Amino acid sequence: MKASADRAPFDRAAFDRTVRERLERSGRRYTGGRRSVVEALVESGHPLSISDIEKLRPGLPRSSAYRHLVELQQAGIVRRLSAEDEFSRYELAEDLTEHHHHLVCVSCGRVVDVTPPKSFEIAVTEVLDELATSEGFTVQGHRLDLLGRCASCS
Amino acid sequence: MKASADRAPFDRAAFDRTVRERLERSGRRYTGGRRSVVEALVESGHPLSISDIEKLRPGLPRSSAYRHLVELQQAGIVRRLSAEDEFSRYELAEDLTEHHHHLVCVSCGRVVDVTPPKSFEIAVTEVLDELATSEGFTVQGHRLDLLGRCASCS
DNA sequence: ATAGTACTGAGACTGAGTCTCATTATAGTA
DNA sequence: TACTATAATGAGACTCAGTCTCAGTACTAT
Repeated sequence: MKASADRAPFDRAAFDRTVRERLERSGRRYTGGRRSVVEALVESGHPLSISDIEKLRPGLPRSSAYRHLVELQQAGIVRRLSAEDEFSRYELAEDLTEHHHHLVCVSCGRVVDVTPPKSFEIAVTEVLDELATSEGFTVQGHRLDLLGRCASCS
Repeated sequence: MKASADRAPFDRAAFDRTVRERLERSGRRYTGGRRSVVEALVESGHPLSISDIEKLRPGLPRSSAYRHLVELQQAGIVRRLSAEDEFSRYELAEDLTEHHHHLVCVSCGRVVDVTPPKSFEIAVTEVLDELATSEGFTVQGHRLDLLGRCASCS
């Protein structure tokens, strides 16, 4: 049940290559600004709000940060998720990290990653795919968030 | 697997009583404006965005609608959820309806309810509670959304 | 070098959501 | 029925996360 039990060590060079490839495939360069945003996400290891990113990258203008986040989403490198508060959070795309879910603190909005066992995911996926297709939906993925209070807000 | 297989018929009077009680417990009256919002949610049976509510209740001013939604949330009658787009959706609180999850269309933002079998929920809850408590979280509930494309956006 | 194109920062702009305030409705009391 | 205190409401100003525009800068290729 430990999140990192059998995770491969993080290969920075391979990661960089993938990011560059995806950007170039969408007609973009892997520039300093974009790298700055991506690395902030890698370093923190948590979904970040725009103000988190501003704190981690004080030099980067707000408009550039937002623009990069949009571009990175379009290139399939970043995805946006929504907490209980009004602020969007951004994290690395699912296939660049381990598949995981979120603990969302309803009090402070903090989001923490957790990884359930593989067998759990398989069971979930089976049941849900069936439900969705019966409604005419084509499933691309799922998100499973636990809402509650984090240790410091309890 | 059918969503409504063993659901009790909707008892409007009992529902109204509960809503009134919860409002009064939070020091509020069950007035026309609040009723209007609650009934829009009941009638549609789906999570609604603010513009959905405006369409269903053309006379109701925007500021009143928002105010009522906040009050109804505080009274535990409504909860806010977030789709993939920038618009919040509002639905009746979990315990006023059947426990359910969402199919979220990543293209048009539409949200549809689905209800997995009870056994599924139990299995999910067990695994997740364990994960959360190991991180110091106190779990209050979970949300499980399927992301994909609805029939009309495929 | 030069041209064409992508990238960037600065700041104006948009619009969902909030707040304020003056007015209106309601409940309670006599 | 009149009176008072309190809650509810509509109108519109305001806030601020997120988007858009534009002029200037950096790449890339030839």
